[in-house]
Order: sequence, then structure tokens, then C-alpha cells
Amino acid sequence: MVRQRIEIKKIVNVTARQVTFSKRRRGLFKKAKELSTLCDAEIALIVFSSTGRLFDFSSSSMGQVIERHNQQTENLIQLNQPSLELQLDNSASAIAIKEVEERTLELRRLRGEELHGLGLDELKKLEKTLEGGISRVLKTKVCVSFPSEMFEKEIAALKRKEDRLMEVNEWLKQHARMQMGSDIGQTHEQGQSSDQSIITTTNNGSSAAAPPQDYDSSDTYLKLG
Amino acid sequence: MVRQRIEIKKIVNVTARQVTFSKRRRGLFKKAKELSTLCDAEIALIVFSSTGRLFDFSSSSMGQVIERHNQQTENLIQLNQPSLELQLDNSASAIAIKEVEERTLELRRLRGEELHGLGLDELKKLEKTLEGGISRVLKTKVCVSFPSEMFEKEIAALKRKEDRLMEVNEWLKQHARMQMGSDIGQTHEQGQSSDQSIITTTNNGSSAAAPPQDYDSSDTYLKLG
DNA sequence: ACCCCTATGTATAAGCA
DNA sequence: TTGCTTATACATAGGGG
Repeated sequence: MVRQRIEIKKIVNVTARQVTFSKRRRGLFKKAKELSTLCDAEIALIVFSSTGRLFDFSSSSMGQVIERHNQQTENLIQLNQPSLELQLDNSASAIAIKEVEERTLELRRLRGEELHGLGLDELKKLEKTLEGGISRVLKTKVCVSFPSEMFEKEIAALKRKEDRLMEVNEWLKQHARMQMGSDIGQTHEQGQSSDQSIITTTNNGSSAAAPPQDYDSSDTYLKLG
Repeated sequence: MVRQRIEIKKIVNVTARQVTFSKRRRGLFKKAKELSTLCDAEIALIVFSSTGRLFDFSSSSMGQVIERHNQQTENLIQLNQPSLELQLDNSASAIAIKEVEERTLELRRLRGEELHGLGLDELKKLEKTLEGGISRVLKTKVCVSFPSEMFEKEIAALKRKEDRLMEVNEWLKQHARMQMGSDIGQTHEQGQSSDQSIITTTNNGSSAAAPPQDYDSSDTYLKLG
């Protein structure tokens, strides 16, 4: 039973997270519906689970609420809405071509190309999407692998990940001094910043503290922070 | 005080309705934030009061969530209403629409959705693409960050990476016995396989061996292999 | 509107079926 | 997954500043 209040942090246990998601999602949608009924409010609620499933609710029509939201926030035109306008004065192929262009650009950005004009927030968002994608790809990969091959494949994948972290770390170290030099408007006390590692990787061939299994005689520690 | 549960119907008394709106609105937004944090869900919530005031919340960016929502429902519309496309199947738009579909599928796969029919090789290729993308995104992110913010941002990114590894590890542990059980044609001796970690993560709040810098009092080691 | 209060209803974490 | 149960935490109606 509920012996303790849970901390509002990402739930690490996947099963617990899914159960909590189901329960709280239902509660949230119920509350949203109640609020719209009780107080005659216009509400739109969109929820994507971490697995990518979509749940939504709207007191009237989703498009209507979103449209109203866009007007209020005086936002830029939604990329979805031009279909309405384009259908009026352009051909259907123009819409499709436009969509191809949009998706092509997004694909290239997910591949790490065409990142030039992006701001920090957009980059963060990209990163998060990539992290989520890779996580699910990894899990699926384990599923389709045979159990006997599971471990070695997973180890290899993790080694590639380590390689990537090391590569980024190397790159960071190489550029650290340059970045420091261009610091603008911020006095930031850094003792030995030039030679400091963001990621410290230690590779010791012999296992120090009695590991239960030794798959290929190398233990690797990534020290974060 | 509350002697009776209220009926879920529009509150006629204007004052009471506004008070209830204030209270319940806050509760709703709190719940939405909690759900997005706890379960790593992407959420957009838009509320218009009966007086026309706008309140909104989004776990990432409103446009992003709406765009994703539009894409999902767009796909459904395209699938449910092929008449539009079929009318134009001789024209260029048919080709363009086909391309849109291809790119949409690839986008979804990069996001880790729709992975079901894929083989191991395709998954490996996806993973490699994602690794490459994330590496370049990380580098670009550091470039656009100010040096003074560089470290904390990088630390946060690495923590997310750790989250992902932990999540995969959790998942692996949970499925380890099942995978073992379905092992085909291999007698695989495993002493305590059910509780064995592919990745071992140790979190000790106090720094043990005099680290040069302590960013937020947590040293994290990822042990691979 | 907004805060505080308190009694009460509701949501939900954890466990088990 | 899905539901059911129970103890507890949380939300909130109604009232007064």
C-alpha cells in the first residue's frame, strides 16, 4: 500500500513506470474532462507515452483549440495548417512536396546533418529524440537476438557507446581552451580548466573487485561528473 | 466544508465556478507536470477559461507536441482517406505522397517506433545512424552553448545517457530469465543468472577519492562488461 | 481574485489475484 | 496486462479573511 509519498522524478523501473503512467494518465484525463464540464472551459490535452503511444482529449475539437491557442500566442503558422490554405490556391502535389521537404530536413537533422541554424533548445530536443530512439532500438535488438548471442552483442553495443563518449570527450578537451577563450560576459572561475575532462574513462584490464562474470577480460568504467 | 461530492455538471454560480476553476486548473497542471516527469511522457495541455483566458503547459515545446500529434493523426487520415491520393495517382503528387510515407516511416523508426518487422541488421544500421547523429548533435550543442554553461549542460546530457543505460539495464534484468528460458540449442550454464546485471550502476553520494571537481555531489560509475 | 483552513472525497502506490 | 484492494497521500468544497 502507499506507505510513502513518491518523489516526483523519472521512475527508473520500467514496469512501475508503465503502471503509474496508466493510472495517472486516466486520472489526468478524468480531471481534464471534469474541469471542462464544471467550468465550461475549452481544453485540449495531448499525451505521448515514453513508448510513443498517443492519447488525447479535447472538449471541442483538437484543431479548434490548437487554432485558438495559436491565435492567442500569436504564434507562427503551424506547419499542419497550410494544407488548408494550400488546398485553396495550390495543387495537392505542392502540399506533398512541402511535406517531403519537411521530413527530409528532419531526417537529416536526426542524422546529425544540417544542424547549423539550430538553437540550444532545438538541439536538446533532437538529442532527447535520438536518446529515446536508440533506447528502443537497443531493446528491440536484444529481442530479436538469440539469447546465446545476447550478451556479446550487448557488450559490443555498449563498447560503441563508450567509444562515442570518449570521442566526444576527446573533442571537448581539444576545444576546451578555445571555448574558454570566447567566454562572453561571464566571469567563471575555473582552476585547471584547460586540462580537465568532462568524461573520465579508465580502462583496467584486470577485474579489481571480483566481478561475477568476465566476458572478454576488460572492465570499463565511465565516470560521469 | 465538503459534506457532499459535487455533481459533474456546469456550475451555475459564476463566482463558485471561477473559484473551482482556479483550484482545479492548478491541480490539473500539477498532475500533468508530474506525469510528464514521472513517466517521461511528452505532454501538451491547453486550457481556456470560460472568460477566454489562456493557460497552457507543455513538457517540451507546444509546437513540437502539436506537430507530433498532427503527424500521428495525419497518418490516420491518409490511411483512412486514400480517395484523395487515388484521384491523383497519375500525377506527381502520388509520387510525392509515397515519398512522404517513406520518410515518415524512417522518421518513426529513428524515433524508435514501428520497429517490429525489422531484422537484426536493420536494427544495427538504425543504431549506428542514431549514434552518429547523437554524436554530431552533442558536438554542435557544445558549440552553441556558452563556455560557462558548457559543463553543466554536458553533465546533464551525460546523466540522461546514464538514465538510458540504467533503463536498458533494468529491462535486461527483467527479461534475463525469460531470454534464458527461450535459449535454443544452447546449454548455457548460469549460476545466478536471474539477478545478474549486464550493466552495473553504482551511485554513491559522497566522493570517495578526492575528485578534482564536484559538480553536484554525485559520482556515478557505469561498469560495462 | 487569492490565501488559509479543515473535513471530506478522490487518486493512487503497492500488493495480490 | 488488467483489475481489485487497502492504506495513505493528495485534492478540493465550502467558508472566512
